[in-house]
Amino acid sequence: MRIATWNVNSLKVRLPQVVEWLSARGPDVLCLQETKLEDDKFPAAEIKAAGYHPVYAGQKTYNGVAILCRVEPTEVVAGIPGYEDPQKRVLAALIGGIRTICIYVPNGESTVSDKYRYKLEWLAHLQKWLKAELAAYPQLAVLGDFNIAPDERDVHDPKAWEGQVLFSPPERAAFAELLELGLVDSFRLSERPDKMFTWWDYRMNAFKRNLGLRIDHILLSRDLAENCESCEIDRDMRARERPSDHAPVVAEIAL
DNA sequence: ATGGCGGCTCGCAGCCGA
Repeated sequence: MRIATWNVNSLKVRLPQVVEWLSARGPDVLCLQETKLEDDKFPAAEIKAAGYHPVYAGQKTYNGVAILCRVEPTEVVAGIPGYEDPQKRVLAALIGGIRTICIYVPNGESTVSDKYRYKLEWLAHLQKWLKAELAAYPQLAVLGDFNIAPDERDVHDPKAWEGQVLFSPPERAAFAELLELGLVDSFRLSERPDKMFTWWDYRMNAFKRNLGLRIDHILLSRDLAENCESCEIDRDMRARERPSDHAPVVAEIAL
């Protein structure tokens, strides 16, 4: 079972790259964030033609999530149940026995912003919901753009980022709470070279200088983590013409 | 040095992202 996540920063712009990537990598599941498309604009025909069933929850201009899968998903839920939020950031589905949860965590803007308080509140609701989901589904994966770099290894310049949004102690504590639920950061299951990132700013030649952050993650329940064979970042897509600022992340699970 | 780039919109300037 190959599962993946990719913040595409506009599915309208990135659709050709997504279709090509599906063909090249053949994942069983691909979670997308920042589709920026209302549901009636979603390119369902193109995704089906590529051999995938799409489910999606989108809005105009901002946010928007989708799950593309080889088999028809069931038990599809959009949003965090019990938490009213007009922003389309969460989509869950049952795929081949695996509870698959696609998330796009709020950015937060800065630690003094109202958006930062929203981010922390949102993460608290996510944590509470995932606790219940884990109790119901032992095989569970959370994939997406978490907008949190969990520790120093995930930041190109930890001193410069200290206390900044995406790397602040409260955000990192919220991430740690997800791990305390029993979720495992699949990327850290094995030894890694230094400076492995999933996002690079469009500006300042950040990608070529590898000035990035690791903020896109695949978290696995213990049942799945025990069978996780690999987790890799596909930097090649960030090196393309007109790329998303995020690279895909792919995990392989022996099932 | 608060910019830089890229995508979006009841667009041509201003927002948001991270």
